[in-house]
Amino acid sequence: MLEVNFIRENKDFIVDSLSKRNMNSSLMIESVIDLDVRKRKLQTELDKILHQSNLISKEIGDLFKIGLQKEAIVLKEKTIKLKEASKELNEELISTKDELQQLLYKIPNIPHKSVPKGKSEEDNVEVLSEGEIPKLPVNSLPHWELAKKYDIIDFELGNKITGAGFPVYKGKGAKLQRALISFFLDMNTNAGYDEVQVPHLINEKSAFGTGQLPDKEGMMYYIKEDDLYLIPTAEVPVTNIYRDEIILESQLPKLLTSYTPCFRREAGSYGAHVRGLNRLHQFDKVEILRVEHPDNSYTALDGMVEHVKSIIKKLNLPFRILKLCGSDLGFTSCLTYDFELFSAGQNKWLEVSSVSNFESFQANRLKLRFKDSSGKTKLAHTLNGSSLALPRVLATLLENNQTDKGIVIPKVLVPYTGFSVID
RNA sequence: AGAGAGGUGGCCGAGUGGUCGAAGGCGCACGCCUGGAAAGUGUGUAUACACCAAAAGUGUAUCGAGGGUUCGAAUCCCUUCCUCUCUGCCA
Repeated sequence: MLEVNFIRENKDFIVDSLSKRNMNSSLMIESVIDLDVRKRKLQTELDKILHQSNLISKEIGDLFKIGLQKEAIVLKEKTIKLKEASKELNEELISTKDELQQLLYKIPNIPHKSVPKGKSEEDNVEVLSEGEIPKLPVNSLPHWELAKKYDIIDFELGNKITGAGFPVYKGKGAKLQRALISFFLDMNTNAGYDEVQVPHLINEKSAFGTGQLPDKEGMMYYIKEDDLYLIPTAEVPVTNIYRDEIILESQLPKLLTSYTPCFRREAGSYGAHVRGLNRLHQFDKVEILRVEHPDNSYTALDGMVEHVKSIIKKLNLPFRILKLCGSDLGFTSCLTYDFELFSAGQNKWLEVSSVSNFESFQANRLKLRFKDSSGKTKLAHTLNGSSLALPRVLATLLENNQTDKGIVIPKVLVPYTGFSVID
């Protein structure tokens, strides 16, 4: 959520920046400003009335004390009128505030100045491409065939137990999953991220805090009885650790990592591009997250990109990094780098990580602030990234490393798996 | 899940209708004292919003959250969330 004061002072800049997202926000921005003017006016009026009312109430108390009942009763009538007026104003104020709030929720974050304009994912900019794309033998298979061949992932069994998009990992497949999780967590903690385990269900406040609500309500599984949502990403519970917190400047930055399963309804998804592990309703992901001083958030973003890069390189998988264009950029993000692995069995790129700087957009909703050296409270910046999401890493690994002797496990993972080949 | 108790500032803790944004203590910051430190001592120490060009200042709101009674609520009533104790259940 953008700050109203910022909007008020940077109207043209905002409309111009948001046009990168292919949206015309000028009407919205104008209404924000109008509503804000109205809100402040109402606030001032209301405060004045309440002030009067408070003064009179005090007087009434004093009059009662010295026994001047009659005078007190006269004053009482005065306050009754004030009360009526304040009630009306208050209602108007609340509805104006609410209207303003709802509107603010609808305005996406301002793309960073380096974000290219674009109409679709085609316009994302490749900033790096590394690693060799393997030349697979003619009889090579996509990962869902490999999964069946070696009996390591059972999609049908998942269908039986739950439904499509909930695979069952078996034997070496299950162990490989666990190995990847441990490996990623170790890489992250070695880089200074503190590991946390967080709830997999979140309340409404948390979902609002990171921006899943109200604009992405349909993406989350919802448990009506308890009014809770299943997490679509660890980002939500982990970031909400700092909701309503004021951190000392000296304690910044905060670096956290967490492994969680992620649950996504993915309503409307179907077809070949969601086959196998490509898109699931439940998947595992290790997330990294930072709370940063505003001056440092872009340096931190670069650091996160380097970190994710180093993990992928250790796995020896071909990858590329894209800078997302305006139209592909997430609602809450200022700047996002996507990591994609080349999956040789399907002959296409698969997104495995998304690293973003949200600047103060989430922090404003979360009321996540820090005190600077002069004692002023300011919004912090939040960043997060996958490090990494498992299924597509697994898919690529299976496909790219297939040989006639089985699937070769990358060296760095062998200490975690205890085996070096799936056959 | 049932019965009971309770949620007050960074922490502890007082406060059962007006003088309470809130005693007292601890902590923290700055100063005095000291050769230095401790002790002692003085001052300050929440957040949000509004007014103001801004600072100073002023106002409003906030005692888990939401609503109500009242001229006036931390204090009374209702709803809700959470915590603790006992009982039950359970990995």
